[in-house]
Amino acid sequence: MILSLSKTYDPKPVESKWSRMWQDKKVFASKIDKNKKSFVIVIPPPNITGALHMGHALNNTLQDVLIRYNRMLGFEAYWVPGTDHGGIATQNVLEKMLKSRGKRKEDIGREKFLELMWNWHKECGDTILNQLQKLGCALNFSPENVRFTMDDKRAKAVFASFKNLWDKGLIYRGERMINWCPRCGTALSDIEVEYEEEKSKLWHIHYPLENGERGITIATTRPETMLGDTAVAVNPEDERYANLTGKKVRLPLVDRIIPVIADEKVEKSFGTGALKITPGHDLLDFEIGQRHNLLIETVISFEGKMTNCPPKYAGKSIQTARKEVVEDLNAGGFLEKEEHYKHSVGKCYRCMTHIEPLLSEQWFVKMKTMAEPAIQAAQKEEVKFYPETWKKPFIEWLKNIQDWCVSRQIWWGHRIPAWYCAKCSKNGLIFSENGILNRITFKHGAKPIISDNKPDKCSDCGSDELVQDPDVLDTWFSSALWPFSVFGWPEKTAELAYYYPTSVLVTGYEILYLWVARMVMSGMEYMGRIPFDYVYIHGTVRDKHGKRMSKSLGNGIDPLVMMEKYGTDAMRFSLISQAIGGKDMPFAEESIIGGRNFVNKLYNVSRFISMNLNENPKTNVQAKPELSDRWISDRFHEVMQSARKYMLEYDLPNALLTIYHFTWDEFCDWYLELAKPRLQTEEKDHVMCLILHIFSRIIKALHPFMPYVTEEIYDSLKHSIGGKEFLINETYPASDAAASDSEALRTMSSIMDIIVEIRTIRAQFEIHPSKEIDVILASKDAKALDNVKENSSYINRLAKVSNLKFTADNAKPKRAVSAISGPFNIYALTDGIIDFEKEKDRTLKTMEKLSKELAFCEEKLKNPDFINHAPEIELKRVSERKKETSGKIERLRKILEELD
RNA sequence: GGGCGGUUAGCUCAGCGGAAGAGCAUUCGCCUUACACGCGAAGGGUCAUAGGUUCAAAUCCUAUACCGCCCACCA
Repeated sequence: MILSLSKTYDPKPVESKWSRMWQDKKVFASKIDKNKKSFVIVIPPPNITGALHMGHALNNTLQDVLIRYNRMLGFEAYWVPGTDHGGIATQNVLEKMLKSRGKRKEDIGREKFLELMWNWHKECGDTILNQLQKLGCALNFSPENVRFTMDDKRAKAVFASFKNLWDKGLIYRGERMINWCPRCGTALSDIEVEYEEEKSKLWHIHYPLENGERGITIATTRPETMLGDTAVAVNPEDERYANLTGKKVRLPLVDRIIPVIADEKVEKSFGTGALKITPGHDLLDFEIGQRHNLLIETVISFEGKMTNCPPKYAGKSIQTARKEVVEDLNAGGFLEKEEHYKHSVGKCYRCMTHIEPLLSEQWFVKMKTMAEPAIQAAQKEEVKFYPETWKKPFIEWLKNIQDWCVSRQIWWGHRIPAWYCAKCSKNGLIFSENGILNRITFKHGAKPIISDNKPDKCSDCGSDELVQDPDVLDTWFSSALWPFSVFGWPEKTAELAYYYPTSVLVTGYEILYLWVARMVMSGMEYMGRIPFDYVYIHGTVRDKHGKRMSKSLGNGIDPLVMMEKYGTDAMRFSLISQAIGGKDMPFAEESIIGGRNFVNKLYNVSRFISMNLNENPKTNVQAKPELSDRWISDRFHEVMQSARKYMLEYDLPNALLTIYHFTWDEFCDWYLELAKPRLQTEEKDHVMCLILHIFSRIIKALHPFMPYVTEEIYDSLKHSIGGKEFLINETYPASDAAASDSEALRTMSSIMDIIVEIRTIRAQFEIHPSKEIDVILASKDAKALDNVKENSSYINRLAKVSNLKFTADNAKPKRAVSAISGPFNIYALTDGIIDFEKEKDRTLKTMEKLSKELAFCEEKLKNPDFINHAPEIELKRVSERKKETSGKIERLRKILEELD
């Protein structure tokens, strides 16, 4: 039936058929099986912000390979699916959608907005799961199996974690200088700020003395913040300013009198050596301000607008204010210099808006004590990194960890489970209207009630006027619990006991700190052990020029379009084969073509097999395996051995490429070609048996990498070879215990070499491929000659030789073109007239090469240092090569003589 | 300012101590009934530079140059 099928593989119907089938039959479901060891991966849950991109495709393909492979090794392999609510990022998506309809979230209110968010979660979550399914992921997508970072069970985990940290005093509320994104309207943690070089200016501004005399000149990149300056600082060692320290200067435009102070943190060499101090809007300034008891003036609001400043600037944007302040300073004669200056500017990792350091009351988690066990685990390699290079930065980051700001002033997320009493002072709160923010502040000394449900009444005064903290938790707070929350923690479930710790976490390095480090810390904190044995870190998929793919650059490649165009297996092949050493990969669409061609090759092998398969093959054919049979079996054995070794080292690309090259370059190009004539003889069933045997194992070996085409082929072969319903339930091919048949390998390779030599002659002398020629094979090595003679049909077939003669006489016949291969002289006899010049050229060229080789060997063997220091095996190798080469040279010389 | 990676064939990258490899591209010849998404053959590299270690270095070490990432409160 396959006979009638197209010569090229059509992935679409195959993929939709199997992906549906796999789900319907629950092939990827996992059950607790105490007799088996588990192999577990929890998916890095994709944010429900839209469609999956190339990075997701790579990340999930790699996981899928590991899951399928380990399932085939006999482990109870379980890949846990889920999605992440994605906090700010997801809220931004919806806000944008609202905006396109001319609305803001405040117009519809928190409750309605959250309703929309949940609808979006359903819609987008389904899209993502569909895409993962298309990618072929061995995930069980039954609704009850799919986790979400904000579903009820995960909410319980989040509360349990929060409560635990609170009870231990590791979570606290405090007023700090935090990173504020004015566009998202929320605080961010330190690692959520991305720094980017920007061209700017360094403005030199003169602050005159109180009495109007020459004062001090500061340098700044943020002139607009001078409106909030409450001091000027210089280094205590700086002699230039020694006489000014302690004096007062007049702040231009504002007319505030501020002191000149001395602080060690000021760099003498930077700018003018004098630093304007704005404690309300800069972290360093804030610290210096604390040390010197300076006033804090807030001149930038949470909306990113000027406030509490001369009316002229009030309400204006930072950019506008900057421009006007500079103009006004210039007009007033205060601006002394404007230099071009490049510096790095902090931006929001979600919207790339400039970050404002602002003073704000937020929730923080103390990290130092939690980091310690994680550092230990990494150092003792309880958790291992692939590639290892990440171990050091991982540990260093943990060592320098700062407290984590976990509260976010957005609506989408886990609401902070803290309740305040509107009445009493002990648990009380103060509401403060602050622009768009409806901030809550503790009353002095008050403590909130930590509860996941609204408490009936205040534990202190009995009032029922309890208000929940309006903030939500950082999305990474729930992600940090993922490896055990997915199994029902804090409940002590059977799943948790069986599946935790998981086997490997597959992720990109960009979320190593944001996510991986926090999982390790919380794994240690709550489970008492690491959440995964290995962290397998891959690179970033970039565009073909190495640039980051992004919507704004328009250089993104959509994996769905690629799957549609070339097939999923082809895209997976391309991604896997480039995922080398955790390095970034420039990805070009053309690179998928190679994968598509390979998929097509496999498909055509299966067609070839189907075309040659007898309805009722005689199964008990007892035929002696011939050379090519022994050779291919042996090669398969070697290939599987090395593929398994690569898999053990998480070197997926090399595992795949090893099988790929074997399949294409050896099985197809040599073995099948040699098998073809045998299919016309009574040997046929026997040969088909072997072909099926090898090919079905190739298909199994490739299945983790290319699940669809292999499943399809396997299915089409099932009536001949039997086997399980689905490939994933088969056993991964082992390297056969059979002893390596090195003689078969050697003989085969010398025959292959002879064939290549004859083919080269044919190509060079333009002998038409269909024209058969006569060849004489001469050698003094009788044994070698015999070995080849036994399998001379291989040469007949693959080099198109009609008449092959063997002789011990090395003499070159007239009208022959010659070549040398191993111990053989090859003489190709052609009817036509031979271009003797060409032949001579060719021979001389070979001679030159051989002479060089001989010289090289001789030189080495003459070198006493080499003889004394090189290992035995190397010595042997070189002297053997010398012997072989000089033999060849001698034979070639005779041939040359006869040419003249 | 610290740390990490890269520099190998026209392009994208493997190799990481014993005489340079793959895919794509190029050239030549083939529709050889599994596959032109194919088959056969060929051309193409003083492995960034300079030193060093070694009998032997693309491979190890040290500098230099350029490129790229990550981390860091230099205004």
